[in-house]
Amino acid sequence: MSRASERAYNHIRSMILSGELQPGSQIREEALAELCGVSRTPVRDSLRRLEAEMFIRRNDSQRSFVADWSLDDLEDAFQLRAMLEAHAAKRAASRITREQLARLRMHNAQLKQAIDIPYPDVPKFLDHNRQFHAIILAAAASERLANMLGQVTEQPVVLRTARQYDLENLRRSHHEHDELLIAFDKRDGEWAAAVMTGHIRRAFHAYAEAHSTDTEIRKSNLAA
Amino acid sequence: MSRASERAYNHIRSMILSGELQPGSQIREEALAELCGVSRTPVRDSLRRLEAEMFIRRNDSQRSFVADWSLDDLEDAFQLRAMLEAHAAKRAASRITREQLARLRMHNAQLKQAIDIPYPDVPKFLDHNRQFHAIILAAAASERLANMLGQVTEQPVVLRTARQYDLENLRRSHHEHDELLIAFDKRDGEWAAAVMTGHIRRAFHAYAEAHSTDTEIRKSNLAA
DNA sequence: CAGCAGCTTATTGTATACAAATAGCATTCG
DNA sequence: CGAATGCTATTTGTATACAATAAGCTGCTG
Repeated sequence: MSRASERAYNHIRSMILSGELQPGSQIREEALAELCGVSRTPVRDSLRRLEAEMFIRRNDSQRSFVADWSLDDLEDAFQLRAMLEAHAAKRAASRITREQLARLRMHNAQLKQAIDIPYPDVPKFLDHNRQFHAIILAAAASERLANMLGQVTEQPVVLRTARQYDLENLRRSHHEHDELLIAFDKRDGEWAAAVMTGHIRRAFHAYAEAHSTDTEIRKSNLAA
Repeated sequence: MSRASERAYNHIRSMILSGELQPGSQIREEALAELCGVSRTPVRDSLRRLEAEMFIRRNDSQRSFVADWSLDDLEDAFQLRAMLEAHAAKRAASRITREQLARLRMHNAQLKQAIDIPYPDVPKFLDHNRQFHAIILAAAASERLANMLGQVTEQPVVLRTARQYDLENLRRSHHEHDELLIAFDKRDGEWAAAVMTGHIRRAFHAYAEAHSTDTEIRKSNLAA
């Protein structure tokens, strides 16, 4: 994507994710254009993309609003994600190369290291985690699948504060990745898919818990 | 979508589907704008949408080309579609209303009627078939799922001539729909999902067969 | 006071001019 | 002769002006 367009996209997206643009609130193209320092043209491009990604909704007369997710919507997204990632894992099991397996092992070791220290480095954990999943998706070798997963993976980041769950959950992730590695090693697609399903569903429940905490925090902030 | 924009989108899409724009060929915004009788602005919108739907690909320097699907790509799309439709059927089984069930029955009766006559009305069959699946999707009550399915259902229409398969396949569809109706009636999501998976996979094989026939026809036309 | 008509304003859609980037070609230099 | 370089033409990106549409008033009328 080109410079101005990409800037607008990232800017708007991060404003939505950070809560700077409140869920449900209307957003006007011109206002965003000013905020991003570009003209309406690239802003419109971005809005179209964000609409496709369901970050933004439009009413019947084409006015745009920041999407407003209920916990049910989030569960729905996670359910789809679990299904798609399980499918990816299954495909990956029969296609993954030795080199990709080695990289998976490396990232899983690194993400364990990131939290197995006195002052856990959660962003580092998340980065290796992201790359771990990206390798599996690449090994699945389906562009369509990758596109679809793109639509549901970054969705629930709407809460930045609590997104890192707790250390216990991160450790569980590491172990689940380990099991995934064995399933891949045995080329057992069914096993890999099953482990992945559990992995994502556990993440959902951890997330839902963090969500309710976060919501309470925000409420008390508003009350104060 | 607004008038010019929608016109451009439909026009370009139908040109791709009809083969008027050849797979792999480059398409220029200005040329399309002239063809559609609108300016580049709505054409660009349309191209972005079609790119998201994978009808169009862009190279690293943002030039657009008509997507060029291999049979493997099509199978990939059908595989995803089977998974998503099965998921929809499963969800629908526990949510579908009596009224929706009645409408399903009606459409399935109608599509049978459309082909159980001396001169089968295939377009009518396809229309009731489309509505049948649309009702299930609505009963599944997941906007995300609906969006995703939208991305894979209209894909393989690239061949217009042979798309109606043969009557034997259409009859099989009717019977599979019937089985689906019983599964829904029993609220058996697993059963519904299984039937749906088979339904879509059979459609793929019917399609693949039609595809090879179509390809041969086209080749012989070129040769002549 | 409810509801509607017509005006005003806010917002998005479209066209177009211009800027930026890139590809293709020709020319030059090793 | 081949590769690299610079020029030109083509194509896409961005800004902006103007058109179309819809929302929100305001004041009228039953």
